[in-house]
Amino acid sequence: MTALRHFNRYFTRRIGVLDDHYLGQDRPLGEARLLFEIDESASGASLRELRTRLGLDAGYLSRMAKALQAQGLVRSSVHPDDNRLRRVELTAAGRAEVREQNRRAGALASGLLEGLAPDQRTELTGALATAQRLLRLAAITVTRLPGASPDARACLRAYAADIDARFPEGFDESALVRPEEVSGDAGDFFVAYEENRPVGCGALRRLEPGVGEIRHVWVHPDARRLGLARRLLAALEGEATARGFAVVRLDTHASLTEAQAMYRACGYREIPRYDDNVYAAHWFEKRLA
Amino acid sequence: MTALRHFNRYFTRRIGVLDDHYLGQDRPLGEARLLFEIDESASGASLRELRTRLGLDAGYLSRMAKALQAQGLVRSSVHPDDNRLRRVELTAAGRAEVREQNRRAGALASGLLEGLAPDQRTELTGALATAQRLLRLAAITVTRLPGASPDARACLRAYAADIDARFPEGFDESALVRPEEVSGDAGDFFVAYEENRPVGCGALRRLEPGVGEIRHVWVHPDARRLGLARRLLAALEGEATARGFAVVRLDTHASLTEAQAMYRACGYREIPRYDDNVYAAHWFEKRLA
DNA sequence: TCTGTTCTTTGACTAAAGTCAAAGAACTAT
DNA sequence: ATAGTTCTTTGACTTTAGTCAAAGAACAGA
Repeated sequence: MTALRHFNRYFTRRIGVLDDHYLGQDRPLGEARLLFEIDESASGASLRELRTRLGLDAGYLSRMAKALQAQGLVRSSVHPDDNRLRRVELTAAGRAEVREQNRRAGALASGLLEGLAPDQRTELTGALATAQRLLRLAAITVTRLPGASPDARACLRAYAADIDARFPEGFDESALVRPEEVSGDAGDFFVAYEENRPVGCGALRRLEPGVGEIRHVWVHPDARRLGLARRLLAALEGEATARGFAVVRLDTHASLTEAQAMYRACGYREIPRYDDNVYAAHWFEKRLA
Repeated sequence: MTALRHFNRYFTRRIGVLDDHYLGQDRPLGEARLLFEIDESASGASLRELRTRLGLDAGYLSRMAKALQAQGLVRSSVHPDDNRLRRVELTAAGRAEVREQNRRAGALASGLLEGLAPDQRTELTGALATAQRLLRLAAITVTRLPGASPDARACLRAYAADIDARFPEGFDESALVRPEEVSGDAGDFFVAYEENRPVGCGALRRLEPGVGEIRHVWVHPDARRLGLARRLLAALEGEATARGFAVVRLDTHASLTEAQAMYRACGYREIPRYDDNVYAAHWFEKRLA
């Protein structure tokens, strides 16, 4: 993949370095990055979170946080849930500093693009968005998890809350698969991770001999429009094939029209009702190769 | 231009940083970058060139070069043209080192894209190429220069050598505009710079009252397919308008079919012969707004 | 209540990155 | 020939970035 390398070389030299130096004008880069990272998590972040997110040494981070505090940009307190954890959040001055740096970065960016015609800028924006979308998708890994694992259950809860808000009649969590239905011989559960954070899931369970059912394919709002649902579907279908299922089925709610379109695009065809799921309005089936 | 900033944040965090750490595994980053930069300019670069290209302090660079030399990766000599300048070039070991780092970077890049389907990789490659092309174009500035300035003459010489190799009958430099034809009242000369290096040119001269002639629009091979010729043309036409010309004309050689297509696309229409240029086979004209 | 673990802070380091100024050699322009 | 400029080298710094280990406070589970 030389295109990525060439782009990387060019981009970091042209934009990255410039940007870093510009932003870090009056503040070491490490501190600037930390400041931004604290800003990201609006209501304050624990040092522990920041440490893993930025991949820093504990001692190093502790000192940087102290320095930011000394500059009045950050305020810290013990975490309400766990007195070992230290929670830091931006002060008003800290927020102003982040705003100012954002303003500068914006000015720099528009300066860099001055020479382009409006349609060229649009083209550039589109290309960058496409590249970012695909790079994000490439960074997401899909792994099989026991149905009872905390991340699996957390995904299902998030899924339930999501569709409860979306379905006019709401959604009752009792309609979710039980952990034992998607563990071991009975089925499987897959979770998608983006930088160690669960951003999607999908379940497969045996419906009857030779027939699997796919359920609860869900993607976190932050990770939509990347093509992740298709990846999850592919993983589930691969597992179904490995288990010797000739056919997979699934159902969807009447309101999930995008999902229906995706299933059709992925080779599913609509079939008559095969279950008594009160939330379902459409039933699909796909014959596996 | 927030798209660029968002992309930059994401990209440097995901790829840039990773890459840097990976490449700089057994060698400080500064040295690794210097090594690459020396490799870029195949036949050796002067310290002065490297200093401006990398934006480093003279003392710092001097020491790094010494360190690379001590490691046997680089060999240095005084510059043949100027005994103050020091020229450095890679040794065989240095070239091997660059190759090895490239190999590693390549492995890293393909690892990063493992999760993507082949068509998604193609899409990513295309998006990155588009983005890079537009970013390069945005970084190029077109400035007016006296016709006799060294950069202007250097561009014309490069242009002459270029078409001498391309025209079946060759090209004689005496057919170039003379400096006084494109200076002051008589005309203008524009040079395009990419990172302080001339990468294109174009001349405008008065042909007869109310009529200007555009000549010698040329783009360095390294900067082709970016849309730079159009930029140069736009600059020349803008100047023609400012000078009160109602019409601009130009001629082209029979073999330059791409150039002819570009002129047509930019609003030029073919007209009968208007000069006795022995190299010309097509004549064009554009009425300015 | 005891034990082991997690999280943060501190001290004591090292290596890399970068700055500044002085000085000598080589060039350029007058 | 002279004066001013350019380029590199060297010495003497400072700041950033990062590592490692010890220690204390707080927590989790038996």
